[in-house]
Amino acid sequence: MRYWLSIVVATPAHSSVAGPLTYRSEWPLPPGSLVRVPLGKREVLGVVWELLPDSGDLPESQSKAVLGALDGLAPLSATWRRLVGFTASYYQRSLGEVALAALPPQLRELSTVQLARRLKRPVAPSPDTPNTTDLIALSAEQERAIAEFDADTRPALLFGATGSGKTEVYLRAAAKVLAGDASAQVLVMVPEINLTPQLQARFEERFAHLGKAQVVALHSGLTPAQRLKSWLAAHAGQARLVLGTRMAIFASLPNLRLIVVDEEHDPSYKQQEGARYSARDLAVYRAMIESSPDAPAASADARPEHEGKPAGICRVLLGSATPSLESWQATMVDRYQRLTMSERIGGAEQQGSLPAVRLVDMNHQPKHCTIAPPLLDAIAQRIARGEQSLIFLNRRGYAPVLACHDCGWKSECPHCSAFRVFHKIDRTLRCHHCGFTERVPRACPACGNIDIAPVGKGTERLEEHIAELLAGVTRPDGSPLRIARIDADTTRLKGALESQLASVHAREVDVLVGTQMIAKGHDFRHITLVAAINPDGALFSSDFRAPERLFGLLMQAAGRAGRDADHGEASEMWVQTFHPQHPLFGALKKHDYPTFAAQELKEREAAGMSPFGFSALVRAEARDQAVAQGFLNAAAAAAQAQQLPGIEAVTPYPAVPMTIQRVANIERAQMLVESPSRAALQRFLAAWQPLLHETRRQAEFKSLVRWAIDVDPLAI
DNA sequence: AGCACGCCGACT
DNA sequence: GTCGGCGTGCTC
Repeated sequence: MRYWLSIVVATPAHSSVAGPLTYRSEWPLPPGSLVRVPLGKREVLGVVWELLPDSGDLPESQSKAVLGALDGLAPLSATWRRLVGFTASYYQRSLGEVALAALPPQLRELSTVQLARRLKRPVAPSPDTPNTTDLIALSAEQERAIAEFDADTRPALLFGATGSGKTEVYLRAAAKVLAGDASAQVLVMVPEINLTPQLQARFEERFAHLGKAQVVALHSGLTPAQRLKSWLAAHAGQARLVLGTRMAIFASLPNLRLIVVDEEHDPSYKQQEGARYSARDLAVYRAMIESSPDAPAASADARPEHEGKPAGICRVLLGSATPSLESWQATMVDRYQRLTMSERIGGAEQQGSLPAVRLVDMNHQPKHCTIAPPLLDAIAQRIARGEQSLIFLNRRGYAPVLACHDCGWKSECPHCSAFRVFHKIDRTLRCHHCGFTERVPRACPACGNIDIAPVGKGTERLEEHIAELLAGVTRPDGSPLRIARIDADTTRLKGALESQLASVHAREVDVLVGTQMIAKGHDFRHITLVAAINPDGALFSSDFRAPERLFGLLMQAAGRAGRDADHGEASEMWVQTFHPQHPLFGALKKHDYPTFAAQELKEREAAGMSPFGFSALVRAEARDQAVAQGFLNAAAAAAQAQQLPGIEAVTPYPAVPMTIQRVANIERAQMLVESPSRAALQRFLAAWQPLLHETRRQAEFKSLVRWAIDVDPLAI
């Protein structure tokens, strides 16, 4: 017997082979089957997408036969294929690219024999007596949040202040799902790998009764072998709880019943290369389709994988203290359910123990001072009391620029339109965009003047500066104070972050200087002062999401302070600013996210921006800026001329250079495309893509390096 | 993306 | 005379 199959393989986005390819097979492999197929001179992994009635318009002589099926593996479910199909279409990428990128890389290399060996590993039996003995009592707010969550079916947003116990709510929601159905699976997503070990430990402890093999991690920090193992466990249904970063949204989970997205506002949920998907948005979509596996969008293929399974629903639970404005708005119009937890847990004496926010008006401080005298004083007092302080500055290195005061030379990167940052520790000038590094010149390269000096301050210099300013200050036992710095430079080595955090926890450090990486997830018990040195940049940024990010960051940073109130003294969050009247700070002072969100949403609505309008960016890269812009403008003009579907409701803006115009000698341009209608924008982009390909082939754009579409971009 | 084929400079 | 540079083109 001869069958025709449409099979997706890893075809790149810009290739002419965009859709599935047609292969021959002796067996009617069901959709979702993983197969090895010949492609050119290679043998690649493919996923059967459909069983075709015939070979279509492909001459039969040109067809090739499927080499073999990975038959130890159950086919990927119709829902998984639908998720992949939606992602490819919504984010304007090829099906093959999305499908194959969603599978563990090792699966591509494994021979069928190796695979069979891996699949033979025995499964640990699972006693099903949950460990409920030492569960702490829930707060009234937690109880209510869980009860409300159980009584609804919409996507839920858990709006919970730092320290209000969101994780416990996730744990209880997961426990309930797992206990109610012996095959149910739960997916828990976190923004960064750094955060997975802590959360994984907590989930493993709580679900120890399931056996260790049933709580697995899925993120890019795993070795390829570990990743494959976790993926197979999830695919086979053995793993009951999967904890991972954004990539985990594509895990094959045959009986998924709950998706948790922790810190749902976090920008790292948006993939920044390849298919630029939002794992948070896909989580909401996936929960929807997992709840209705027989919905019409998928083709009418047989779905043996669904037979005999109870139809269940899949919930999604998003959590944040400072939700994305998109999710917040969705709760305002009752599309999402809102669950609020506003109080810190830990008993009545700690109620209202969120740190007091103190704004320092830098207009009234000595000129050019980095740390205002009152703040310095407050830090010194903390040291004297044996308490810790945390100082934020979102700029690593010693100084962002090195300059010659004689001729005006600045440490520009020869390959990028950016300054190279001065790193004093190894006497280098480093470009943070292309990596170009040189030793610091002794004299000005332009005029020979010896007097070249750092301009501005990064964390390295701030650390040094604080050490000078606090030179006379000692700890309660009379020993000299200790300052530490945590940023991408000090944590480059494996395990460095962990060991540095440990020394902070052990109170070996009095003042911790760092970038925003220390604001996330780490629970510092003895910090009673948090300070933001220079957050003003985000207030007037061209990036419309900058205020939202700043507010979230400052709230999160404030949450680092005073989790342990046994010092009696209230904790403080200090913010240095030249704009103390800015409404963002007004809301911050009151820890009032809803007011901030209302302000921002009003502005977004007036400007027709997300979540009230929809946008996409097309980026182009070329050796020559004019070529990059010319390509975008030509493609837009062609779309206009042909009156593409959807264009009546879509506004393409002229191409502009990107904020950092040149990186590694490549000129970059972008074009914004806006629409009040998501559907119209989608229709337009789908129709525009072939035109973009066609424009690319024109002789004048031969030198274009690449182009790509970013749907729902984070920054414009 | 891979991996071909294809036409011009420095080597055994 | 070949080895190999990466420019263009295809993959069911």
